[in-house]
Amino acid sequence: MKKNTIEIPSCSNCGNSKEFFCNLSESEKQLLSDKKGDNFYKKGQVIFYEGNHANGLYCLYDGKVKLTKLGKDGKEQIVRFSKNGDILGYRSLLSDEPYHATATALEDSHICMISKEKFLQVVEQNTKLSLQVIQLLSKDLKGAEQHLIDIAQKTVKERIAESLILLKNTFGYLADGKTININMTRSEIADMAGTSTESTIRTLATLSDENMIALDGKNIIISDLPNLIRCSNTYD
Amino acid sequence: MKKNTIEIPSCSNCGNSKEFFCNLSESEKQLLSDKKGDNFYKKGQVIFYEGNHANGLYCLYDGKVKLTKLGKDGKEQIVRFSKNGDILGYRSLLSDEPYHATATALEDSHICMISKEKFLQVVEQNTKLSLQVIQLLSKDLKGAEQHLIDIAQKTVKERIAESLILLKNTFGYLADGKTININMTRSEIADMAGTSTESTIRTLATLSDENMIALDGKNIIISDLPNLIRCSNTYD
DNA sequence: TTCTTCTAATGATTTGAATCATATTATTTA
DNA sequence: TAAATAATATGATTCAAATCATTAGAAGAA
Repeated sequence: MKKNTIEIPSCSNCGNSKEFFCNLSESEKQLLSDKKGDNFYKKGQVIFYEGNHANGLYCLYDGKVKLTKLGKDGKEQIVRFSKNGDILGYRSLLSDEPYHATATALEDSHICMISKEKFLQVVEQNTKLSLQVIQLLSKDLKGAEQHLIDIAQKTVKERIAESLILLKNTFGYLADGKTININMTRSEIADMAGTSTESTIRTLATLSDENMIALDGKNIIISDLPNLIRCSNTYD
Repeated sequence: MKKNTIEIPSCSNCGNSKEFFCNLSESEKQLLSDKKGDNFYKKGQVIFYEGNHANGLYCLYDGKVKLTKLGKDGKEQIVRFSKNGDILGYRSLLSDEPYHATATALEDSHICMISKEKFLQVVEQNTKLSLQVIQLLSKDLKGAEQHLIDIAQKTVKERIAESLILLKNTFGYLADGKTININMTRSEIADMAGTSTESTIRTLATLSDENMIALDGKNIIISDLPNLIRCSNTYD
């Protein structure tokens, strides 16, 4: 488990700010950093709930987060992930709407919170930043639309294969270069692929039988990526 | 059928510019209007194809458009609609990416095309406009994520009911105040709901038997909206 | 450590919805 | 107007995947 108290740098010195805040001047970063809160979230802890009012921008310093929406009968659907350097909640902030999804830590995470006012101030000053937000949203929208088609048209096996590839692309591998760097329950993978836990378990077993993946407890090893990609029916 | 040649006003005098371009100054509207192309699209005609390069902004003066993405085995999925005053293709323009979806006229439409350069020029000048783009994207993303959950978790009947409500909310009623103001084939409704044509036909018949809707050729009359909403399992 | 509670694994059964097949209308368009 | 094509309608059949049910194993809590 991660340490609760670590030293989080100011935005100016944060390695992650090469990501989203790369176009900011020193003074702008300083402004964001001012009075920012650094919070520790334990695995499983909720960062914000769907429907709640947004009052700040979350910036993931270190950790992994899932974004879920609640569907029929309380069934969850994972709509997106966040990792180091990603920002969270900017949509609701800029559109002045409640959060569209619930953010939950997938593992112990350190997340900074930048005040709404400071962020909006910088966005209004910096035109490049708003174009970046547009591109970020555009990318998310493209992803959501693709996900929609996948769930509507693909088989469970294709969806599970694709989910594994997405996990690998998002969180990468462990040092061994083949184990996906994330621990999720079968039920969470089911929530990603839009299927049942049992079907997920069975399908993972099948993919393992077919030597595309190997299962080692909660760890999932990708043994044959090209074949897994072929199996997922994705061409991009 | 609509007339091929009608007089389309300049952006300054366009009633639709109350929608997206409401915050523009006269001179900015003039700029956009300059050299804009007015095109007539017959029902069924494609305005742009998924994957193609974007070279202008489309602004729907009059008509109805569906946006579709191609899935497995060439099956189409309708991802969104556009109606009078809506703009099309701005995402690809601002992110400098190929079109994410194919735009097809659902009925005879008049669509203006604003040059890429002029549009980008105005966006860079006008900070309010980029915030508007952000809110538009945000709304679309919210819609796409909701649609995702619906398709993943709802039954065909719920999805068809919801599709009808979406059509009514998007295109409104005819003068009679109950007939949905759009003509789509059963197959297109299936592409919306992510189901088969046969299931769509059967489900529409069931909804009609249950007196929530009435079918009159291609026209769909909503006879009991509260019940239809209840049937769709939507609460917003 | 033991107890309790999640999580994973499998088998059996059911079912919603796709697919296949074939009429019967509507619409085009020649 | 007739011929051709596309859209709608319905029945029969199949199948993928959900659900139900139970056991086994792992991980937290007391």
